[in-house]
Amino acid sequence: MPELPEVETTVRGLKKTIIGKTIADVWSDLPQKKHVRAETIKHKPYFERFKKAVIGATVADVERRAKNILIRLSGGQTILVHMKMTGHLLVGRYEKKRSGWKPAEDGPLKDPFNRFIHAVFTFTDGTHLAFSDARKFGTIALLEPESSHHKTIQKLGPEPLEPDFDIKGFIMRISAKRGKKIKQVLLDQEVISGIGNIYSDEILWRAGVHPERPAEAITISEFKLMYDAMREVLSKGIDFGGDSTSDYRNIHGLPGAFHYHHQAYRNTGKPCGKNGCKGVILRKSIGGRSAHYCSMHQS
DNA sequence: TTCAATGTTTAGAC
DNA sequence: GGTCTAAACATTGA
Repeated sequence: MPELPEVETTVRGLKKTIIGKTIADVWSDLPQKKHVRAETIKHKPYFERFKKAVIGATVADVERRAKNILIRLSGGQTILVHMKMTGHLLVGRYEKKRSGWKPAEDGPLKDPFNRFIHAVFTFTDGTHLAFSDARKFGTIALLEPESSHHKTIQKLGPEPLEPDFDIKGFIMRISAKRGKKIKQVLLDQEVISGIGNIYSDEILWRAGVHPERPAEAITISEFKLMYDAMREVLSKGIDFGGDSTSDYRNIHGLPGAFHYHHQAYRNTGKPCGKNGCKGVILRKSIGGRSAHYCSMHQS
């Protein structure tokens, strides 16, 4: 769920709500495991340093890079949030109870999917930025000003919606992955960043390309269809406020609506319906991910 | 009740 | 180094 359009929806919401706010405190109950990567707040000593560094800082800006949320602070540091599979950020007023953080007011924040609060930033104005993450896969880390080349960010491929990323670059980067299935290439964040399982299925359905087609066997006209489909599908995802097939919510705790417009993803067994296509949607595991595609028009 | 499946990323095995 | 699998964890639905 949190793929490019969902992360973009969250970032746009944060830009409107937390810029200018000053961090007063940070709380988290994410599991503190010994073997966990030492550069996220799941590492106790790191979390203590993290708190010291961000308390007192003011949010200067919020940006998105691929599926990463970058909260730029007044001191030059950046808080990096990755929502992974089930994470989402919520802005509102919370109260700390014995059982955890609860919304202080009635409303969408009380939606059952928003109840897994595992990190909370308290601002000096009394509002909160809460991180809800049922499966606790999400990560929060601090990037120091000089570490702008953080390794997870550094290796990412181009942004698919950037005007500079033209069809020439699109073809070149995908073609370089000869021998690999196109579905897996689209999911490779080092080729193009921000596309996940849902949107890759939708892109291939729209372009009429079978998910297992080898990268080198795609024709120029198909590349054109895929490039346009990529931009249209991702833009549509943003326009609908993201996809809430599962538990993605925007910063107000409300679901997006893109999942009402899936043509392939999770439509297994349903008729394809593309321009009167008589095919049916099939599901198959490709590279450990579930792929959904039409039995007839994707070849 | 039990088991399979679930958006992402990455560490580890070969 | 590539390439594949499993794991991080919790919930839902068959």
